[in-house]
Amino acid sequence: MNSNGDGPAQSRETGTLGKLMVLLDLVTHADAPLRFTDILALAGQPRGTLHRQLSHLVEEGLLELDGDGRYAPGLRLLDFAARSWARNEFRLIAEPHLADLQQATGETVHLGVLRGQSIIYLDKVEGRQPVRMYSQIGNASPCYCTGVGKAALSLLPAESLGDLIAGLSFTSFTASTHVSAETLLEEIREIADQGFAFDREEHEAGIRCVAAPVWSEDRTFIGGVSITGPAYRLSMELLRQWAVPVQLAAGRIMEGMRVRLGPRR
Amino acid sequence: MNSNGDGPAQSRETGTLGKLMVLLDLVTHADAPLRFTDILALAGQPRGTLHRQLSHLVEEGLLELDGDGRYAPGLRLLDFAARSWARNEFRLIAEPHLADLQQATGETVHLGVLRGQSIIYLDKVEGRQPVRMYSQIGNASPCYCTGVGKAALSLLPAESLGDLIAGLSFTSFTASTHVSAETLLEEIREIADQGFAFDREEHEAGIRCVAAPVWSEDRTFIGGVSITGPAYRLSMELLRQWAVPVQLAAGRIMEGMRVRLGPRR
DNA sequence: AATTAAGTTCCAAATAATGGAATAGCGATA
DNA sequence: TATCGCTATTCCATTATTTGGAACTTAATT
Repeated sequence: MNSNGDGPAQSRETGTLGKLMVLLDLVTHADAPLRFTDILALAGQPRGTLHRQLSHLVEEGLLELDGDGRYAPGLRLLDFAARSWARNEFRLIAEPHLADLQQATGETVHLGVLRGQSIIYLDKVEGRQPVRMYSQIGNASPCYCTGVGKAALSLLPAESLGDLIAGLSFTSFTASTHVSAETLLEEIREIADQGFAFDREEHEAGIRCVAAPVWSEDRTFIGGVSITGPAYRLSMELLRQWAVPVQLAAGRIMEGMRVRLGPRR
Repeated sequence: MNSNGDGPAQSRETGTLGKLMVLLDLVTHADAPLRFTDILALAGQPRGTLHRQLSHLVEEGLLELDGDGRYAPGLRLLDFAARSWARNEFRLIAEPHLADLQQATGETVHLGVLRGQSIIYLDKVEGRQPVRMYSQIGNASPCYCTGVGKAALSLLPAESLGDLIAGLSFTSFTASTHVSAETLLEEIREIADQGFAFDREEHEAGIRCVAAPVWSEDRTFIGGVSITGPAYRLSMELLRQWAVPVQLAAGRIMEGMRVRLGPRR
């Protein structure tokens, strides 16, 4: 009963680990540090069991327990993530092309990949203000209401796509958010035809984007590149024009992957 | 040979979880994705056991297995970290004071906290180029050769300090790196007296810094703020002058924590 | 002081992890 | 194409860990 819209995508209940990950999810998704009793209610586990599980997570640095008995995400997670990010080949190869795209348009550029039902943003290049770390990078967003997400979906074979969409539970973030599998599927087909996707203020009011699909040779990374900005500055006409440079950038990233990894595969 | 001095700090072998975390550590610390056999050699576990453990980690998105059978850190780690970072109160409170310090000096400012034997960088404010995400944030560095690290150590009570230092294994990163508990302990005492610490190119040749200790009321966060830069630009005299603004910034951060959290504790 | 709530510890029973061995997959070589 | 050698995967009786109800401690409240 702890499912909440875009929550944990997979969870085949991997024995002990799976149960612990559910707890980590609970704590990291909470708006504020949780007390033991709060988690007890959310997790629906016996007190003794829950207590030991939390203790183990704290001992490993995945959670932290402050002086008031409140559990917060542990900083060891940062270390893991920093390594994960620093060495990610897909991101490393995409980096210069994202920068070029940002230069060409002056707007914010994102790189994201599909993981389960979510898009995880791997990189972001912003124009004006110095980038606010982790502001977007690492964030998981729904696939059905983001440009990158829909671009990624358009790459899936019919069957996987059907399965994935069947498993979605739609949250209406704005008036334009898709709330039915039918209309979403219809747009995905259109995107597959034309080779790029729009986000027409579907995730956040006043924010539009145009995205193109990107994937790695071995399909480990299925995602997209996007240009994002405020609706008042980015007319739909302008976005339509930008579809071309976004697709070109996507193409260059894929070419980069082929050169870097292709020969050996 | 991928052990680099500041490896896994704790690990009380928390049953099943502990063993899995050792594997996660192995993979995230590796310079390149590892194949099954590589991990087999490093982990020293029976094949069957290792295989199932890795499968569980992959199922949970903590590791990823590419088409060539190579294991890399999983992107789910990014999502966890992004949440962990975004809501960290210590960082949120410190943020404006770090920015002020950067403005005042024009050099790079760091905020780090002690976790086990490592300093984990929570934030970074850089002057020139737009911040390269995760570049430093989240990174774990040794406590005995960084300004923030030594500042943090100077806050520990004698006994804990002794225990921690006794458990260190020193890696000589540069000619100036402390390589003995004695000289380190001596400098820590000096730092405790004067209230600030230098890094005299001890971690990276050509890089100096001055740091001041910061801690939260409940001692959950013990760390420091620092100004870092190239030795040719930052003379020791200049660093000595900057000790004052760094200590002031540290004081303001602690005051911020007191205001925000103090009343209720 | 009495009462309620919050957190911690205990231990027999249930469950999951272990690890040795057999099996399957895949390139390279003959 | 058959065979070898290496790598990865599956299987299952044994072993170790987790489970969860209950008792216990501690802190807050009336």
